[in-house]
Amino acid sequence: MADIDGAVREGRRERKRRQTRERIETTALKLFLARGFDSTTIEDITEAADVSKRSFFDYFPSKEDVVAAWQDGFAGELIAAVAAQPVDAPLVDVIETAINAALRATISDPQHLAIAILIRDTPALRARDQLKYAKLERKLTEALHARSSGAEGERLRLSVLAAAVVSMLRIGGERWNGAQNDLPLEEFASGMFHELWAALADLGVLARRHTSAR
Amino acid sequence: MADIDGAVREGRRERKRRQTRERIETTALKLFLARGFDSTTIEDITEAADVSKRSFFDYFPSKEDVVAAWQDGFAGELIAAVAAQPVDAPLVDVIETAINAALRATISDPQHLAIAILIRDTPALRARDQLKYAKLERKLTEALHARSSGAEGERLRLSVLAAAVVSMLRIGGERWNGAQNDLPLEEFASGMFHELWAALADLGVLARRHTSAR
DNA sequence: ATAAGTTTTTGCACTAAATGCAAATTTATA
DNA sequence: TATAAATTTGCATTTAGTGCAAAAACTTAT
Repeated sequence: MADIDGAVREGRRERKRRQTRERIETTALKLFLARGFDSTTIEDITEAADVSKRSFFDYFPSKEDVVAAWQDGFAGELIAAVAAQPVDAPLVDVIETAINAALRATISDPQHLAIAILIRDTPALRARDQLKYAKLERKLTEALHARSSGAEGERLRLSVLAAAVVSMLRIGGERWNGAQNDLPLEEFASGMFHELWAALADLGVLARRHTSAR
Repeated sequence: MADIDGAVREGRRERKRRQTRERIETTALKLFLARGFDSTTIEDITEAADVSKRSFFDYFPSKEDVVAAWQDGFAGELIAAVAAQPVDAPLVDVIETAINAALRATISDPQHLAIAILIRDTPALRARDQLKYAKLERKLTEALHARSSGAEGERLRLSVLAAAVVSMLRIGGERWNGAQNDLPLEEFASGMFHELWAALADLGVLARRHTSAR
């Protein structure tokens, strides 16, 4: 059952497990969008996906986690895009490029908008959505750190940078969803980044002024 | 039932309600610390606090919220400390002073350490703990915004600043809990702030370099 | 003080999430 | 084909959380 290069091919067992997981996820999302999150019971999901109710919990620890798993896509794209860049590229460019790539990948999913609305209108999912940002911040820090010298003073700097970026993402998301948008996403993002770097430059001045004034 | 200055005095009803709430909260925390969060049922709490099980939900929407309510103390202290400062004080000083005040208030609670450990060791509470940071970030942004000119470009800048500060708080918390600390909190915090302002100053340079290089 | 109105508390029934466990089924391996 | 390992299922159980209506406590005006 080993491949030519020694890797283990996906056997029937793995394949079925993956398929079942996907079936549960897509079925659940479809039902959530159709009837709402709270009004969809786990039994509804398992019945529609043709597995036992008990099996649901072999794949997802809770109903919310189905949506969270879907949301993790963005973070995955992001860290991949960070890792894909030349090691000598400037930090700021790396981030802007990576975020743009992740955004493109995310909005290419046709379900994206509907799920965003579902989350916005479902308290239990909104709470979970906040966690997504926290996780994203951690992962981005991690990805940036993997590229860097590994010096220990670096850590805080990268965390702060990641926090600033994620903060911009959050605000950008609100603005994007809030007002109706005439701009294409690329331009909108570009504008947000412009604001972000300006804000950081500005804060840098404040910080330096404070440090030297003593 | 009106006070001399027109304010309404706390009647028996309000007082009892407040007392009941406090009784539930302190009882719950005591039980959580004694038996653990998961092993304490809501019925355990209500029985010990001598109210009906149903009444618990008149005061807290869920078990987790009891701990969250306790945690909100820090945010409350923080925004009060921000608001208490002279309007012309430099932004960076306002933040450093306010955080220090809030930290002092928090660690003066003798339960603080035990609850921090409880949260760290309880998955359901850890998730909630992340939300605390998100909420803190929002509130800090809000408090800073209330002091500022109100210009609209300001918003992102203050959000980014708040995000940076909260990021430092998170890392500071980890470092503080992780390694055993010889330093007193004040000095530790001062060191963290020093790192934070240095990091911001640094990132400011990167941002400016990026913006001008086009 | 009492009556009338309002808020709070309680009891009860009920839904649904989540977990534990052991039996049954399916897949992999020798 | 036998045996071992992983997966799925069914069943029982606990507990969180909600809805609703009756009872109790409190407030206010007469």
